[in-house]
Amino acid sequence: MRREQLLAIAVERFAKFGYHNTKISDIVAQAGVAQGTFYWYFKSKESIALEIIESGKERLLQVIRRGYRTGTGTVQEMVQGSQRLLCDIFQFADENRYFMELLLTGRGEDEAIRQAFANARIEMEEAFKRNIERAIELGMLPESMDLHLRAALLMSLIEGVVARWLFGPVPPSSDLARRTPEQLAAETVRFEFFGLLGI
Amino acid sequence: MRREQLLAIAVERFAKFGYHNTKISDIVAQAGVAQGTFYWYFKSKESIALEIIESGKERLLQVIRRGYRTGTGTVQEMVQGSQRLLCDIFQFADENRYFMELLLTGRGEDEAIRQAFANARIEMEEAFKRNIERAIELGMLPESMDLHLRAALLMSLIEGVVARWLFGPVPPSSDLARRTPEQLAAETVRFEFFGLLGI
Amino acid sequence: MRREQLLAIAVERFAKFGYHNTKISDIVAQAGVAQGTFYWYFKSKESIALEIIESGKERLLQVIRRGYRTGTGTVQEMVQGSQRLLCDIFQFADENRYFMELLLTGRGEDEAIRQAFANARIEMEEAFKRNIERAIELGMLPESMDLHLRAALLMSLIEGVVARWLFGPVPPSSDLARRTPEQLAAETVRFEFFGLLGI
Amino acid sequence: MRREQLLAIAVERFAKFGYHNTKISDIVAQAGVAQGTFYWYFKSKESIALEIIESGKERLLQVIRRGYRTGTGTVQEMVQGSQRLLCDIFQFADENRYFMELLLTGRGEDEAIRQAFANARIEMEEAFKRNIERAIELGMLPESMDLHLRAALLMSLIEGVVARWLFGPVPPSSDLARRTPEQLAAETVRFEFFGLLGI
DNA sequence: TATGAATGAGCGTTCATTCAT
DNA sequence: AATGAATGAACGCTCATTCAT
Repeated sequence: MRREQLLAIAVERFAKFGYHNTKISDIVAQAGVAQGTFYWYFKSKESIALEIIESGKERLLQVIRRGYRTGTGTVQEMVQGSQRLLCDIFQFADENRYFMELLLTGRGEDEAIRQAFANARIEMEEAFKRNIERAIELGMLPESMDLHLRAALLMSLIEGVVARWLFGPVPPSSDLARRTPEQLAAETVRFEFFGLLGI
Repeated sequence: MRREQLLAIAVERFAKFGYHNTKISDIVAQAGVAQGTFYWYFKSKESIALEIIESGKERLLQVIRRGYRTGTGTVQEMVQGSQRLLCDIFQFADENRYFMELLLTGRGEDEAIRQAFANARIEMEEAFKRNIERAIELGMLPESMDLHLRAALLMSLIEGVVARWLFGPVPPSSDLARRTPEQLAAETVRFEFFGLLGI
Repeated sequence: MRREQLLAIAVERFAKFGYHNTKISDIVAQAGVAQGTFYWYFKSKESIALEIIESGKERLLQVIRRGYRTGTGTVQEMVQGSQRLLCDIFQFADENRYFMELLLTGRGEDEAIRQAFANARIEMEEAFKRNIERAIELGMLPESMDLHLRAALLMSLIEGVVARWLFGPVPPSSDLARRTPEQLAAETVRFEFFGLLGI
Repeated sequence: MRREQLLAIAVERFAKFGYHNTKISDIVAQAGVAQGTFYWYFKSKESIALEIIESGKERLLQVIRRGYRTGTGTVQEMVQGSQRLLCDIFQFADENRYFMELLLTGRGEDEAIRQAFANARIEMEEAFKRNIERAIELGMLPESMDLHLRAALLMSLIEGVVARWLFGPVPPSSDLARRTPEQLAAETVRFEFFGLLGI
């Protein structure tokens, strides 16, 4: 209980204010416990950050690994599968927005933490790459483009959309923030498959 | 001279190690001057960071504002124009990689600095939005998709590609880092206009 | 049982690592009990240290007070008596090496503990003084040297020898550590009575 | 100046109260400077302690290395030489009493510091061993006793005498503290060469 | 007897900033 | 323009001790 409470407060503050601007004293004050209590549950400030990243990464990877979940191979099905996957990811992001904020914007921290973040994003990208690979095997996607690049572009799209949707910065006139996960997935997947020129 | 030297060292270290992990004492040591000298040229650590962001932003916006640089309105020309623009951006990124690293990964800093970063990215996105708007007016792009979202997706693509291309993290097997700006622009623009399904 | 176990662990760790470098949490961890249990048996960290010193001092004083154990007064007997006493002390030191280490090297601690150590050593020295006094009365030793100084020199000899024999530091080439208590006593007593010039 | 001032305060407090009971805040308060000033001159608390030990050790070794300073080889000269050496050492101890107190009683500290102390004492003992060796070569001392042990006994004598003379603990009735270095040297050397039985 | 979570004062250290020169 | 010694608030962390169970 206490442990979970401290974890939750830490994710939130790390995401909102950054790692270095989050003091242990802030965390324990918000939890209403003494400074020492933190160190009963966690070895150090770094270790709690690492734990947050690791566990969030695992949960997010589970979502991605479900893949396109489509049987036969029409483009139609491919698009639907991708849309469902994106929707799942957006939902996860919505439910774990502090973690996602950390993951997508968390840089400039200590070396070990940078590493953990970089690692989490690499693993995500590779999970996507495997999905695309499988889609190519099933004949659902053409082989014409470099696999790595495709995965990179896909990740970029998702990272950018999630970041803008949930944490800004968005241009003042944008109503991106008001989209539902479903809407967002539909629009993103349209761009993903058909590009700026649309259908 | 001294001023520029200090600025250059600061961008580099902010980008490499992050704002909080860069001490004034590191900067002056690398420049070979005394601690106090820093404060003759800059008001504070924050102010040098702000200056770096502001000036980098202006230079980058100039690149973007040149726009698609196309006269008539065939799709062919649209694609070529976009490719040229992306290529310019990638070249700028390559020549200003410390600034770009800062811009794309610099988060978790003090509030004023976050704001400056957020602002820079919003202005970039709006510059893109104006480009797209003009392309729609010229009939080069369909009106079918939300303007804001299109700009957001485009920015996401660019940010993601530049970040992976220049600073990693990239999956170990990826050869993204070895692309020339031209190659990268060609591949990105293909995705931009035609999506995952290709031509 | 528990009490004795905790005492034994404490002497060992105090001797090995010093008072301040021994945490209550180390002691209880090694004993396999909870932190709070310590405070059921001892009032505080200081009190367990004091108890260790006090009880060790009493046992050591018993050994010293047995004295030279000689009846008549030949020099021969005097030497033998002294040798036996030293041997007893060395054996005690060997069997209580953690306590001896504490006694001989334990400094830099809190005031009350310093006091207890100082006290123990003073009492030891006075026990020796009484032995020498009795030897003088019996005509076994000349009166020519200051009594206090003789006791001090004797104590110094014993402290130094025991410290080097059991806990080092010894110069690398020295084989002091391999002596038996008997050998050590013989050699020390020779120096004690006849000095560097030997017989 | 500041550096020397801080060093002097540190030796004194380390000797009087022990390493762990000396806070940086105590040192700087006594020097009348801010906490941070300490770190302008020294890397850490440990490093100042190490520097104190190292420099004191060197100065003391210089005294010991002057050796017996005797030419020909009568016992008389040997005794006189030894007495002069002891006298020098006692004078050094008197003039550097805080350092000597540290050296003779400083234990229970952090590992690096323990090591430095142990090392200093080993080097001292070896300096004495070389002196004895030379005396044997010159035929001034019999070969009958183990060299290492003789050096150890000599060191023990000196350590014990200095410790009692300058910092106690001494039995209340002892007037040891009032001896001059010369007196102390004379009495110690008598014991050193002729033992408890005197001449 | 025994537990172990909780406490909180206090420590060593860092570093942006100031200022007399 | 430049120095570099000095500042001091603030941080992460430690650990002897307490106390409800």
